[in-house]
Amino acid sequence: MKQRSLFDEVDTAPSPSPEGRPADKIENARPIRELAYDIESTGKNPVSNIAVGISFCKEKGAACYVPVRHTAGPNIPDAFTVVKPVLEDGGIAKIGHNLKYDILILRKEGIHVAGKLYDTMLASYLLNPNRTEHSLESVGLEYLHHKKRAFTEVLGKRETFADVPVDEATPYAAEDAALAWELRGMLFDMLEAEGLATLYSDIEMPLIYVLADIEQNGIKVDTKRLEELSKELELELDALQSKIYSLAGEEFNINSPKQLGRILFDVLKLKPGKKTKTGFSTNVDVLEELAKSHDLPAEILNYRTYYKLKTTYVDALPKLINEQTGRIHTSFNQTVTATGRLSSSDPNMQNIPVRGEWGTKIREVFIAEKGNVLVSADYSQIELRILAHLCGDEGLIAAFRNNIDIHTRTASEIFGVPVEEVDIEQRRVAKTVNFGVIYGMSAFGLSEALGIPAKEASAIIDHYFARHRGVQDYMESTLETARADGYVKTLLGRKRPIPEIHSPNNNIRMQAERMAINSPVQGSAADLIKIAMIRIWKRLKDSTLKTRMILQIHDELLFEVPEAELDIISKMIREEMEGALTLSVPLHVEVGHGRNWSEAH
DNA sequence: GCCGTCACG
DNA sequence: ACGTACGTGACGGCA
Repeated sequence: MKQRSLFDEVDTAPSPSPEGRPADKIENARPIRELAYDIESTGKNPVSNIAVGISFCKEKGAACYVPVRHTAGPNIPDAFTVVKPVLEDGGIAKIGHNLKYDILILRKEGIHVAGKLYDTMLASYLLNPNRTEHSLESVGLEYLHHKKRAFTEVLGKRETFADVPVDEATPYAAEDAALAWELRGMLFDMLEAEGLATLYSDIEMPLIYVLADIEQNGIKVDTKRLEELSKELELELDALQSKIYSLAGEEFNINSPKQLGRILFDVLKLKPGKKTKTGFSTNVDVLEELAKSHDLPAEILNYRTYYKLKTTYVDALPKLINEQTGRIHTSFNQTVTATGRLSSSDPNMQNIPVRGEWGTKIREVFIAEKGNVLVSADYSQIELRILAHLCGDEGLIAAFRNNIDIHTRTASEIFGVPVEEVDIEQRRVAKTVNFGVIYGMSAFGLSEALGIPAKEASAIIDHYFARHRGVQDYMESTLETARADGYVKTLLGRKRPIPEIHSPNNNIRMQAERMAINSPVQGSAADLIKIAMIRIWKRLKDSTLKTRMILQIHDELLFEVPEAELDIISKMIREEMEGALTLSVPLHVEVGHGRNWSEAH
């Protein structure tokens, strides 16, 4: 593959600074990512003075930047002094790959990036959200056939990037920016052609700033309480371990599904159920079934629950508390999910336990700063409301317009009883059915979820669709669209290609069909909350309010709110979330507050 | 590095 | 006859 020289077309040489000072005295070129790497790994900024080679195009109102290091000298302007006004100029657009990252690093250096952002990582994501790899290296290779020089290659045997001679470091540093610059031209044309430009500029681009703020804000945790919980769990686990060894008649590694399988199915001769690729399954469904015939499985389940809580949450969270802020700063990834949702990592703040006694205990450790409260606002039944809007089913729409409990109503339809006579068991079944609809349920899937024969599940599904022709028709037309176009779309035109929709393999094809059904619903809900986040963020920016947005959990937003702002903020949040989109059904948001996340919920 | 498991929406 | 709910991330075990 012919390597294209980016540097033929793109001026990456340090250009004159806005003040007209020549920047050609820069030494020890150094890209921002390696700078950031040093800051992260050593915990301190190893660079006292940084010059920036920057090439920008006034006609296009765009800037492409390459921060580089220089050795401080009397006649060399401080690099940040040079670049700061450019990066902070809202009239100059910024081009880069994963700009949220750069924005956050620059903020640590006191530079507050403003203006329009051309993020080529986000462009790549919108063009194909099924892609798992959106690194600059991968995207550059895909679209420009340009093989980026590997960092390790440049580094060689040297310790840090600062040790790399300037002659080698400069082109490497420039390559990052040059590549993003070139990609921008191609990818943003493609966004236009694909009808994704508005989604980018109205949603994903402004969201970069919102997410940067959320990450920077972080959330406060009660570390003392976490230590207490850890000890409590330690005791529980010790007791359970002894009990398990005694029930098993020998010691073994409880955390090993393989060893557990030997105990359950060979030693105790219990009846195996489902199989996995590697052996018999020991998952919760299997163990619950086995619990009917032996005491051990239930204790294994208890052990697993506590072990999970301890290792994944109670013991892991304190390690991720930032020393400077004393808070946990998660990462919100904007380019991971195939549907348009965000994801959260390091730590994942979107899967913090909520159910049961221990869910409460763990959520109680997420607290508000003194004088503040946490405010939680979550969309009620958002995916079903979106489904109602997308499919136009009259019954579903009427239910939401009349503020009727949707699961009770579905139960009434399925079981043919008046709404007033629906019992809790029927409502539970209906709730599962409603979830099933969104997931593209099969009779088998529903029967597994409900623990009923497939025949009964099949009858329930038939009943449901007989009463919800709008839903049924929508499902069929969605599949037809997927087959014809090769992709499905959300309310805002976000696309997800479904290439397997034509697979000759039944299982693969049916899985693709479920994706096609679910993605517009899940993805539209993601579109909606992103709009709400941007609206709320703007309202906060335009005010003198001190409220901070701190988390998004798919259908919920969490805020840290000064007590004095509680009433006005609660009202504002509801207004912006409920009004984010106007659908054929009303949107309902539940707002709560408290000293901790559990109380707020 | 993959697998099974399980936490969340 | 086969294998099935949609979307994630983190953990420990094991090769």
